[in-house]
Amino acid sequence: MSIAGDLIRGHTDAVILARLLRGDSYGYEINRVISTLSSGRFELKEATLYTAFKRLEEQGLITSYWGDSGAGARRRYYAITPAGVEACFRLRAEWKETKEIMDKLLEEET
Amino acid sequence: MSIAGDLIRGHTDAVILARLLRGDSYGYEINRVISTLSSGRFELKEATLYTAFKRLEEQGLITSYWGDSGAGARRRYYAITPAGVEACFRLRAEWKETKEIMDKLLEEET
DNA sequence: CATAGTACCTCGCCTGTCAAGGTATCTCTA
DNA sequence: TAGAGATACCTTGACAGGCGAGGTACTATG
Repeated sequence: MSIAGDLIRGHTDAVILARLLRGDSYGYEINRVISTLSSGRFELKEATLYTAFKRLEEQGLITSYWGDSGAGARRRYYAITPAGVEACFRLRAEWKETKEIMDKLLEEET
Repeated sequence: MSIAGDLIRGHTDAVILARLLRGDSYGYEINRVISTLSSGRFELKEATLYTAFKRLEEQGLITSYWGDSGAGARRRYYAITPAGVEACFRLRAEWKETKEIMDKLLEEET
């Protein structure tokens, strides 16, 4: 079973920011890591990913720079900004709350 | 703090079906119960709610009938169908999985 | 008679996801 | 040396769900 788009929606930014919290990275790699960590069940499509990067950069939550990789295609690296760190913590807290509420609304009893 | 639209997205159907699992009900009441259970933090807007009812009925997951309330405005009651019960269980399982994956992707370490 | 509460419904905008398509570079193999 | 496959990036347009705004209709209360 893999996670459908509408379940992903609203969590994409949080997941990307959480990744960048561990250090700069680039699109292709972020996608691979997310896919690996979730055993392939949470898969960001490329279009979604790059749309998200653009959005996050416009909001000042991340910045980007071209890395020179001696070999292979060029990479655009992303770094999280202080505002991004804050946003990440906020989104994490929101996620925690969403979880609690949803558990209550979906629970078997009541 | 209340739950933003994009976090709600994808969960609306599950929440409504979970409510109807406990017995027939009508829009206004379902909304109130959801709001109460979540302490006002998960709030379905009316437009969202009625759109969802329509969608769920078209998919055969719920049926509706006019209830005659002697007093006050007329109410349209909704009942969950066998297919709806199945869908509800499936969505509940999906939610459980989403939770696990998200926790992994957002966790502090790693 | 006006106001507030109950209860329903629709239209049109906005936003995020994604299928499809494209570009460029490097490595490996036939 | 040609071709395939992996790496790596990006854009466009369609689509779907949430929701603001607006509307209808009935009852109770002051």
